[in-house]
Amino acid sequence: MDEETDGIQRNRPTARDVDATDRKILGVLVDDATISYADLGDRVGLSPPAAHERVKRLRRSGAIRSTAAIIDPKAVKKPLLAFVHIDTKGWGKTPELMAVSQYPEVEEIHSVAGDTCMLLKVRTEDTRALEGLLSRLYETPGVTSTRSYVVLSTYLERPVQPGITTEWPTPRHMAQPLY
Amino acid sequence: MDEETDGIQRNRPTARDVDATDRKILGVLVDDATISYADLGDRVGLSPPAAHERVKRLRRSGAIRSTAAIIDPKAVKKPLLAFVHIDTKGWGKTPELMAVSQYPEVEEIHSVAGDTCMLLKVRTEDTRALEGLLSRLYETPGVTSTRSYVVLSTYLERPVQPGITTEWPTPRHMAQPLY
DNA sequence: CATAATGGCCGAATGAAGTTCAGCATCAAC
DNA sequence: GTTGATGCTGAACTTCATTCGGCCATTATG
Repeated sequence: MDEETDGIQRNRPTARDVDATDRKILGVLVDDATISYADLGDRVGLSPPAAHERVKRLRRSGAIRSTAAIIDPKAVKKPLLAFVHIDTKGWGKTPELMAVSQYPEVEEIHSVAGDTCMLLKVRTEDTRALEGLLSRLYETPGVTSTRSYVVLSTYLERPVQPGITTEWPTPRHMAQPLY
Repeated sequence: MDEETDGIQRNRPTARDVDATDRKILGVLVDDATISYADLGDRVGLSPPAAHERVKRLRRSGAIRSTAAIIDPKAVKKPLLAFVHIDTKGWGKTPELMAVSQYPEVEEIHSVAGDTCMLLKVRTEDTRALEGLLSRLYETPGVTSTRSYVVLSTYLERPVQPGITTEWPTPRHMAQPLY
């Protein structure tokens, strides 16, 4: 049996979804990926080769996208963080807006639902550089308006957590959501 | 001479700011921190021990905050990304709002300038779980209103880039900014 | 100018870790 | 029960991280 029961299943990587041990491993590696397989095995109750095997599988399957150095923004002269909401004519990927991804200041580009179209997360050296970036956004064809939010201070900033989703019990008298 | 020319200089880590070679190293490690020091040295034109020494210094100085596994949100059952703007009575760190950082769905908490106070980045399994999280935010003391933006699709998402800030030439006829 | 001190790099050696492999246990399917 | 697949362990081997002595360039100092 090589197919999922699901039926529709595109580019399945190496099958099998993450179990409790995998989540433990991810939890450790999110905190510190420089740990040795021996220590990782101790943390999750596995021998070094077994831990290694699971990490390899998590990489192959794409659960671990990459192992990266997390840089202090201040160290690379980008202490100023801002979010930018952009209204555009039409949704989705426009070549002009994607061009701004060439700038190292732009970290995220999302298409959002709400009263705005696109949302950007950017980091700059100072307000002057942010002004320049916003100016380029204003001049981008298709952009009708922008609103920017400068971050005063950041209280939490961390990568994707492997922890399970918090349960939210549904009251009995409430209808179950359809999907 | 042990002090900076700057004068005011708090908790200086190991001195010396990042040079061009350091930025190259950071650029490589942001892409892939599993690289060996031998290969890293080849990429930046250094011997393995020299590359090792610089990486150690970048860690000590805090330029490299950590080395972490980047997890695919879908792999840990959090495919839904949303941003939440919150209006509160007063700014800054409130214990109640900080309590939500216990939830693994909450990835970022920022205090922002603009017509809103706090900005959150959250990931949930589905709209149902997002509803639960928003409900908890509504019930948080001090929160007067919230606006949430569900991300339809993400076009760019990457960590802090070591690339230099893009230059934005000031026209001659314009006044120079005061700061 | 001469000298000493500092910081950074290289090459070699050592130790520790990553990586592979054969064998075994467990479980599901037949 | 038998077969096949999956995952684990312990030992082996290989690669890499890490340390050290020495060299060179730069910079402070007499």
